[in-house]
Amino acid sequence: MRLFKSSEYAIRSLVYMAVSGIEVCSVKTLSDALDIPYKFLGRLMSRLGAAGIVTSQQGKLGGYSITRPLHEVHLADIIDVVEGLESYDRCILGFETCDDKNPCPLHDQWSGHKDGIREMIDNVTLADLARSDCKRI
Amino acid sequence: MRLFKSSEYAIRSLVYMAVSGIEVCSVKTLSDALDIPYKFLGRLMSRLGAAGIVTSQQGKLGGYSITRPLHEVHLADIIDVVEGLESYDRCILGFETCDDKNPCPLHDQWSGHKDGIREMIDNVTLADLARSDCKRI
DNA sequence: CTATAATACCACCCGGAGGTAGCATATGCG
DNA sequence: CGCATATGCTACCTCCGGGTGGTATTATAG
Ligand code: SF4
Ligand code: SF4
Repeated sequence: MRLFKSSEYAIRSLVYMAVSGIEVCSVKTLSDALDIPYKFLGRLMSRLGAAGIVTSQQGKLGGYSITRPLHEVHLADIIDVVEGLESYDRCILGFETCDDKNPCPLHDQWSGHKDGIREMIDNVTLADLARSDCKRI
Repeated sequence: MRLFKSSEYAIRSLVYMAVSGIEVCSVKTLSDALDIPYKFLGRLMSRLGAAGIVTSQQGKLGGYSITRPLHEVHLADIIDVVEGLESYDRCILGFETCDDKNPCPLHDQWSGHKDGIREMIDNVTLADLARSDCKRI
């Protein structure tokens, strides 16, 4: 019932970049501000760059910047890059094939929550998170 | 967003014992019927026995039986024994200390789902699952 | 040219989940 | 009794997420 640490790091980093207003943000800055291991975050941001979520700029004063407008970056986009969306499509008892006619014993109680969570990560964007003006990132 | 394999195994085994009507069910029977590794399930059932969920009987014709009435065995009881409930109390971004006055950026969108899931595993019992009369276990 | 910062490798380490093998122990039944 | 069945327990294995360290390359601002 939790995101991978990598997904947490990715979301927190992107929210920080969004609310801090820093256009080009170095990994060092993010690592210090959010207390995330530098090398680990470096690899993670590189992957986000390869996926097109962020754009990298090398050299002095270089760093990462968010490619698209904030309201176009959905949570599902980030999670998909970092850990994949399999666990959000698959279900609580882990059956591979799953049809409503032959459900698992938990279907009635679970499928509502599953759909709600999936809808949440599909719809919530970085703009929503940045708007929530909480100090804790 | 998924149970541990061990929790899946435990829930499926208990549901099988509930719907099959077998009073004393051997690990071999469960392992064959549900396609769960024999030795692995043996250890798991042993843990459920130590926790009081099931009662064991050794020797020929031995096996496990569910200790309490079905409507008194909640999903949360099983999950607590197998994988613990930490991930259902903690939250999506993994912050240790968490108060409503200083929430994380996802609080508004997430806490509803979290509470709903927690309520589900607290309230749903084996009796509910056995009643759902689905063939797939 | 120099300092800074990303990029690309590498080789490890740790802990936990999932799974396997072997042996000891208890017990019903012929 | 003696054997087959079934639990109980310890040790070991693999895989993966998370994390550290190093080294070298490329790009860029000043
Ligand atoms: S809860 Fe429903 S959708 Fe999920 S695995 Fe079970 S039957 Fe399929
Ligand atoms: S979503 Fe709410 S309850 Fe969960 S960690 Fe964030 S602030 Fe805490």
